[in-house]
Amino acid sequence: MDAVPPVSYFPHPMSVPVRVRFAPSPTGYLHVGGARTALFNWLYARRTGGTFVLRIEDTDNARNSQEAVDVILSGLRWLGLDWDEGPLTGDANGPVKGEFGPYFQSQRGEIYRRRADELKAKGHAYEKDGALFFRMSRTPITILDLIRGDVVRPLTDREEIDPDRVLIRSDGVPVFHFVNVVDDLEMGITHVIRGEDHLSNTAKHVALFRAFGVEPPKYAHIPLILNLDGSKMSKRDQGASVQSYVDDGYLPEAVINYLSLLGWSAKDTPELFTKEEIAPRFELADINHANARFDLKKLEHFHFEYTRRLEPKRFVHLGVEALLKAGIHTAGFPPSYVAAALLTSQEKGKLFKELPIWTDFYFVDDDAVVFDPESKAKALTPTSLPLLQKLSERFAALPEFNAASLEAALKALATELGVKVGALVQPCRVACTGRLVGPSLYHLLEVLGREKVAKRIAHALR
RNA sequence: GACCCUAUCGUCCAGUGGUUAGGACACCGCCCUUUCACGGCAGUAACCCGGGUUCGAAUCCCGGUAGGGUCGCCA
Repeated sequence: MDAVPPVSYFPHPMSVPVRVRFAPSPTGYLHVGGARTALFNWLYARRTGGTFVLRIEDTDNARNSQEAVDVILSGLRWLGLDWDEGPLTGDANGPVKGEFGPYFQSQRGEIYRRRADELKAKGHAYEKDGALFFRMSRTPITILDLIRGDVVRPLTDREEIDPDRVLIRSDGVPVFHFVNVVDDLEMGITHVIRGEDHLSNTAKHVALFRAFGVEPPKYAHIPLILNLDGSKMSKRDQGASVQSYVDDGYLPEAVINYLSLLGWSAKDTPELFTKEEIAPRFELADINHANARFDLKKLEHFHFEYTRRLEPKRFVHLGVEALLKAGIHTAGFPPSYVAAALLTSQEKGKLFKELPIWTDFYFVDDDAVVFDPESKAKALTPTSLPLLQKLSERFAALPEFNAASLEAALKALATELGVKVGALVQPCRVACTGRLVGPSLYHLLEVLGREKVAKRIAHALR
């Protein structure tokens, strides 16, 4: 290999404000790796007071649709990653904000043609077989990467044979590498923060920028997110799609927190933080070099931590939504009852998708409690039913029907009868909820109230 | 096949020449307890291998190996 003349990059003057972009192609879903790329771009923009641009790379007409763009926009919005420039809707001709549009590549044909002509005029491109080819550099190109340092990329053996690449296909449609560079150039992008899968290709991009006679932006190639077993994360893999977090009822702030720590960390940073809180501490140089593996268990841990800290009002709101999705209507119940009922499960920190199995019993008729067969076999037995009967009588005689008095009454009865507390608790729980597991018994009884508890026990005794 | 990136507990991160290699998740045990959890206490578990450099390497260099990526008229 010949000596490598590195490309000399001149650092952008401090006075030039940072402009970063997230440029997804509408494939029908927002990949978790893409979400993290967007997050890192967002963090860097906020940290530097720069601009976060959203650009839609929809040059591939075949799989391009407004719905597919909407998936990306709604995913980013759900995560709270607001962009300063870009489309407001999935409509390529719809409203935008920002002065560097259009932000859909499908609408930028004129710009690409002009830039293609420029390269032709400068002798960097030529036509062949009806397509426009770029006269690629034959010597190794040095990529300056803020995370990895200098990366020297020589030609591969196949590229040695013919390093020139197509810029515009014979059907007139420009290819990704060309439009990507043109857009970054035209949109004044100063830092390209993207997945490591683009690192090798960056040599092409650098050569293109040089052909245009400008310095390339600074690059930061972030490591990829792999499955737990180290394989590539594809669409169907668990956790690959941001929409799956929405569907399963994760808290977006938990997802953000988890993703932030996947490949990045800073000194003396607490475990839990909002993106606004760590943005000031975000440095590209602190990003890891190695790929990370996606661990759903850890994400669940973050969800748990955030859920139990959640403001009750929001927890109830999200809970009602989750129940509705499961076909459980709470509208017919007093709001205070609904709130109290759901709140008995907040400390569980479960995914909202799982909330129905913890709270559905609150919203069924008292004579329609469904008994889980296993639970019934265990707790509603010939020996336990008489105990349950006695407990019911004791509850009925209580002047105050609240968690404290219920607990005292139950424990007193257990002592009188000479049985373990559990011998009363289990039958009562199954009678009132249908299951052996659930929220704190005394609290759920209080929420149900004297009348419903009496009816449910009677139903179970029948 | 060529080229590029990477390599600390099972996983995510600390650790940038001298540490009993630290934390978190997960896992295991005990305590608490009305269930499931939470919480408290304790525990198992890692520097990929081989050469160098050095008084001394997880840390620096080289080579292997392994994993990932790229080499499209896909993005």
